[in-house]
Amino acid sequence: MAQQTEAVRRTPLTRDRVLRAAVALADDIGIEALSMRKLAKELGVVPMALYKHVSNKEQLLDGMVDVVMGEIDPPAPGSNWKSTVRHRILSARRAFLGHPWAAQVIQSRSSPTPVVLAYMDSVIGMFRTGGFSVDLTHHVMHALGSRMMGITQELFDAPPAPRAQTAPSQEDAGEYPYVMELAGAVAHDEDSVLGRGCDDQFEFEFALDLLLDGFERLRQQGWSSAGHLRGKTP
Amino acid sequence: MAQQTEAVRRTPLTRDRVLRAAVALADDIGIEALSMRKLAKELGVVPMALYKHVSNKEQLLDGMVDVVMGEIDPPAPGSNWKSTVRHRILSARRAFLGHPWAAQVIQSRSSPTPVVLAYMDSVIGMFRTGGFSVDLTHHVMHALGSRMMGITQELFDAPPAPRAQTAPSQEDAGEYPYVMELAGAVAHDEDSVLGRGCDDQFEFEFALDLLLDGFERLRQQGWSSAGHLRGKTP
DNA sequence: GCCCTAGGTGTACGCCGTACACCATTCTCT
DNA sequence: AGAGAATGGTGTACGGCGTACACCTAGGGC
Repeated sequence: MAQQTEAVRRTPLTRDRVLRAAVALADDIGIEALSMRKLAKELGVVPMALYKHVSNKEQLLDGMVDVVMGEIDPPAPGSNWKSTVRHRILSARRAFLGHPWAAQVIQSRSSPTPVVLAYMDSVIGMFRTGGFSVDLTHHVMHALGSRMMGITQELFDAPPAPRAQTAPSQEDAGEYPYVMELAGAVAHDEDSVLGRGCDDQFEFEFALDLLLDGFERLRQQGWSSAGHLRGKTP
Repeated sequence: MAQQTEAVRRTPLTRDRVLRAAVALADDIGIEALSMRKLAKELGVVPMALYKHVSNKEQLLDGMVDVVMGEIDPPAPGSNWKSTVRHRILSARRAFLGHPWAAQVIQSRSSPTPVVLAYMDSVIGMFRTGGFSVDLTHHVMHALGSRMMGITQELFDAPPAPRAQTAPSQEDAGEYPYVMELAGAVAHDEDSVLGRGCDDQFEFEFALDLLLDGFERLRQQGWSSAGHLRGKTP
């Protein structure tokens, strides 16, 4: 038997192969449908074989996030902190947009992997070398929150979704007048500046720039949290 | 038999009782440990009994969110849009802080319940009556994102968590210099303006005010998305 | 030839959500 | 008053999940 056994034993399965297969499978079937058993089947292997490469499903998810983070461009050096940070964040956004499950997964992790930590370190570094104090940098990082990774966390993309329960749209229009007004304006925006409904990329950059501009103002005026005692006892 | 059967049949189990019990149980044991079976046991009932009141677990989660939203104060009328919005959002935050699982759950819902929609409607209304155009209100709501509900979505509260793998803290300090600098500053902040580590409430209000101030500036200068064509073909 | 180890296997357990058939009580209509 | 339907709790069962544990097998170093 020159050809060993059947046709299997093609490549001996590594942690990296497991993670990449998991990412691809999650891209295909969605993160909630991803299971150790399906992943094993995809790799032509018995479920328990995976446990020789990742210690459990949590660590699998951590590893999957790391794979996605690996797709972020390296930091492009630049003279100006704002454009440097902006580019890095938009690059992260690009990576996460390619794997819609990843945003949800990274938010569910309880502690960052070294890869995530390295990314955060690079962003913090951009603020520090851009002239932000440690104090201001700290608050600014909090203010960015998950947006630092290009993650928007809108609530609900589609507003109501045809909930077949109460009366049809006529009553709805009366119940949520402002929502309807806004939804209406966004809907027939064909001839407006943003084509087709709602441009997620525009919304992201709008919010990001609003924050970055705010940061710049605070930096320029030498803001410090010491100037903002909010009536706390000392 | 004056007392019926045993001692049971205390209250006949309603949708409301189910939801409230679910909220309490999730508060106790965490959302990931909440199961239909445990909830049933908590209510002294067989698991399938729940399905007479909620059609499935998804709808249970929707209902739980609605219970939490019910704890938000009614909108306090006020002359000034910023303080009105601010109070409403901070009130929502208070409600969500009481149920740490709720932020995660609401972000996982695919479409808003009527209760959530009503809340969003009230916030949109505050911007509109405060002098914001439909256009600007739209973008402003996106920029708030989940912060509109008082939800921060920081990534990771505790930075590294003693990952017992590579060498101890000495190497870490070299690998993530900016993270360490920032963590150090936050840690021994006992005598600084923010006591004990990191004041989540302060961070939330810092970011919220940064956004609200930015909104106000745009409103005053009559901002419109038409003035910000980002090099798109018309 | 020997043993060690890395990596794949098979079985099994306890948990999960929920479909479906059943039954007990209570309410309504005649 | 009695029939019938509706309401709501029960019991059983199924398929899927993560993973502990014992096992086997192929390859490498001595």
